[in-house]
Amino acid sequence: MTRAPASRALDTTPLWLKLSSYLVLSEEEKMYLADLERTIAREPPRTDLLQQGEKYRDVRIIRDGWAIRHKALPDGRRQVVNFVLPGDIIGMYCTLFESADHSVTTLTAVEVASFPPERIGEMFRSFPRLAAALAWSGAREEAMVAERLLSLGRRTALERTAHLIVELLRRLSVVNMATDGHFVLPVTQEILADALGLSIVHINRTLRRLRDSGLIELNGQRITVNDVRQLASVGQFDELYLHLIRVPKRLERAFAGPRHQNNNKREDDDRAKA
Amino acid sequence: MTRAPASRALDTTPLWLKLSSYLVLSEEEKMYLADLERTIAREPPRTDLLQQGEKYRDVRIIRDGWAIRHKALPDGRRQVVNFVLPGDIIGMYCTLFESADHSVTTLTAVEVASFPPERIGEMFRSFPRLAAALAWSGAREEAMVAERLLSLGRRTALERTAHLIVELLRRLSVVNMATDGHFVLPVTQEILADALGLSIVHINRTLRRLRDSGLIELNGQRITVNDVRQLASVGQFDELYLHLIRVPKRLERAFAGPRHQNNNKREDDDRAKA
DNA sequence: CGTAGACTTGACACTACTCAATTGGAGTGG
DNA sequence: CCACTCCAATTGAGTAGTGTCAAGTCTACG
Repeated sequence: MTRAPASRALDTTPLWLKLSSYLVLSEEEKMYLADLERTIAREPPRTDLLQQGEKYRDVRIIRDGWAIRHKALPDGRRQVVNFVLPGDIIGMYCTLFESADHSVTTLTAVEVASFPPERIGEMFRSFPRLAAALAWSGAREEAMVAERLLSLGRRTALERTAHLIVELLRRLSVVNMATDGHFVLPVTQEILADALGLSIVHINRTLRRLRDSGLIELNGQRITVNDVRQLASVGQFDELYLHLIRVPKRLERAFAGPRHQNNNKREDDDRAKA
Repeated sequence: MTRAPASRALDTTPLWLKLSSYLVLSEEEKMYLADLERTIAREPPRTDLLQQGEKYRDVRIIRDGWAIRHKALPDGRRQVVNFVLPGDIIGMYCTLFESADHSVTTLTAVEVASFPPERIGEMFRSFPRLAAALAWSGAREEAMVAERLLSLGRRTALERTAHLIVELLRRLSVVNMATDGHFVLPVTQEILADALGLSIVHINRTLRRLRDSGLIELNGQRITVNDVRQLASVGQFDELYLHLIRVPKRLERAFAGPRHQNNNKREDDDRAKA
């Protein structure tokens, strides 16, 4: 493993921001993370970062831009499983699975870091708290998919749409990409339709209803949520599933057991900022 | 950690069967697993093993019986996220999350083992291959939820239903609970409806169509799939997402790095039975 | 033999889909 | 600077697929 130079002026990356909302990372952990994100590439919009059925390659971290994780049926019908935002990880399970059961495609130009899967095992051994934070991020991803399943199964078109907008707002806030109620939504209505299990026409009409009722405003790709509480209420949004609460004490007991290969001062109180 | 006595006659549990379909476990790993499943309880049907919003308790392993993992909206609408079958684990993320975003309720009488979450960290340190197999099982769970999302978003009622039946058949086969094309489906139509995002009436009509077309037979809770290939074709079922392929070589490199606290002969060829 | 829960079926309503036409911008080439 | 093109967004009209309501029917079981 190569350590990044101990420069103090490490930028805060979206991943660091996200993980920091969960637990307070030490300087050493932060540096290890920065090292993971060392190999950076840029990709244009509409690029496949991963393709359904293909073998997994490296693990990737989105540092900037949007992508979608989606699955397709043989006949072309498509479902967007989730939106991939800065700070999100692609192909975390590449160590466990042979080939991918979904595709990941960029919506905008993106900046992605990549590292070989072997480093995940290394991290579990050397920086268990960091590994736990990454596991939290992965588990949260599953929770989001389950919540979207609830949307498609039991929420109406209007509720689903409202719910998704609030979810994106919350997620973007964590990585400083939403201020007040507005953010950039670099997404066509076709993609929204594929995310919400609706037709393009119907998503269009649903957005119109939300606009007409004054809950949101749309100007090009900029969306403004005028009344988050009311929108959340329309979508029956309960942020429990985002698990934004700080790390439970339990975690320390489970992951920070007998030390090995690891000498960072780790007794910082994780709940200091809670 | 307490080791189970080294009796050779350890029963094969469903979890062991499931994990063995992924990698060949050593005798020591098998014994550790048996020890995890040492504390056993029985619960009657319609018991909540976990409740949405409640704090997580111990980790649990289903050894016998069926349960459902489900989420509810404030107004009572409900979505079944997945079926919990023997060999499945409940509350794996209890170390990472404070409270549960879903409920787990038994459908039949069940036999569950439980162990404190601390042991997961212990396992990562002492039996990394076993931990990896558990991670595989968890990642697979997410893949199933994503596939169901595709169903609810883009498959018709008939396709969804066919898909679910084939999925259950495949999953049950792994733990020896399905022979030829038939198995016990201890599930009311209401629950099927909640799993597939349909109304009870419509699920009933859809099952009728499947029966009338001769693809399946239903006798009480016994379901017989007459033509798996054709049913899979109706449901556009592609088992890629179940990741039933044996462990990739990559895994060894990542998880079986520098040894510590672990001296079991691990050089068994994982792909021996492949 | 009576009751309760699950299953079935018919009739009808409604959500969301399809088809089709139109509008609106952003880019491109003359 | 103005057609022209392309793609996304809109809107209308008609329909298909599902949901709702309501009335049975079946089966298990006390």
